[in-house]
Amino acid sequence: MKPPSARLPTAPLPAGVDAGFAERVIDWQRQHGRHDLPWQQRDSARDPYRVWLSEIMLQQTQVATVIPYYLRFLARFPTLDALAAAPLGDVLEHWAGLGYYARARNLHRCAQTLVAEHNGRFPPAAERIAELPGIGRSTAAAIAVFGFGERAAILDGNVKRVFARHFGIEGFTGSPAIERRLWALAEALLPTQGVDAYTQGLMDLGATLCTRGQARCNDCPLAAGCVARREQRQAELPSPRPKKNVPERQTTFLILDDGARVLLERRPASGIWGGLLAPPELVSGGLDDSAPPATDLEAAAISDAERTAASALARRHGCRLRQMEVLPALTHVFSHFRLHIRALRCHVTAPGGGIAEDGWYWLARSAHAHTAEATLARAALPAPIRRLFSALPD
DNA sequence: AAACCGTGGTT
DNA sequence: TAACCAAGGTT
Repeated sequence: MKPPSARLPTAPLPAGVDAGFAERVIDWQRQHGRHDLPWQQRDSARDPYRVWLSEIMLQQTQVATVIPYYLRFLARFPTLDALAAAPLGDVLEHWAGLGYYARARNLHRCAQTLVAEHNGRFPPAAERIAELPGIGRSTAAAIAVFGFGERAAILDGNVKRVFARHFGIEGFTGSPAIERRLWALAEALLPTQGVDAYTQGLMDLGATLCTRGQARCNDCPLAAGCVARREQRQAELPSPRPKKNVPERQTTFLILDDGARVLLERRPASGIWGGLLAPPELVSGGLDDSAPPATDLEAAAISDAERTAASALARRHGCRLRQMEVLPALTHVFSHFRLHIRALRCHVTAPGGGIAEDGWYWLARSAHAHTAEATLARAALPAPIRRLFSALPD
């Protein structure tokens, strides 16, 4: 169970804050805001399920990236009940490539919780919505506002940027101290009427005018009172995130290939790519190994240890190793480390029996497999693994 | 409190 | 090119 989200003392408006702030945002939104995104509907009250799904997908992810995922996901899981009834593996298949896979696991868990404990509906109160898995204070507010017309404040990246510039707030907007100030502002500026248009307007302002790069202040309804514009500090606010050194890591994947199919393993739920399918890793230089990579290991000749490991893996899965080759190296950049991937293709004889061990899967490389056989094309693969298979010659 | 958790767009 | 970071949340 999550701790309840912190309750704020109601802060007075900082001196100099224009009381017409919300009004300007609302007027601008109605004329110039976005009204035709796939999860928006002009007229009727919006479906909380779709609002929720879109908000989760949009966490740390740009609108243009989300749209095709949202449409595919909604077509496969049209309702909360459909999502709750689906196997997690199906959910991950439709999430694969979007990143931050805990979002998909929490989405699924949240759907099952709602069905089992809340009559299949969201509780209509932001504080209670925020108790659900994967839903924090800001996302809960967005669901409450758009789904139920409730009066609640969001604080996402767009709002942080607009506030930091408009009110000239220094410091990294992700630090706890600055976040407290921003939340207080968000609460204080919230209008009593038209909260949905106001909330959408703030996000639209941040996404279309008050962007990180070139801010289009000439079109901004808040330009008159904006500190950053007055002082020509749009490029300095919000303050950049403190720099961190990204560690380098190295791993080796063994790609057992029987000519038609490859062997994949379901990754543990915790850690990177949790719950997705990937080729087995050679443990010695694993993802969790924080040691620096051996220089040029990615292209090095195949070692005896690697041949031994591949041979044992093949035997364990009912086949024999015939030949190995080094595939082109791959480097994948995460938000918090850089991963150098060495991939070894292991040509093996077809496994006897054909039924993989629990948690292991032989997937057809070709999408044209005549049977209803599970295929690589639709598998829940991490983006770089999908790339790796795409580049695999026949 | 700081680290962890992906991927792709933008500049 | 490489930094920077996007409709953040959890541990």
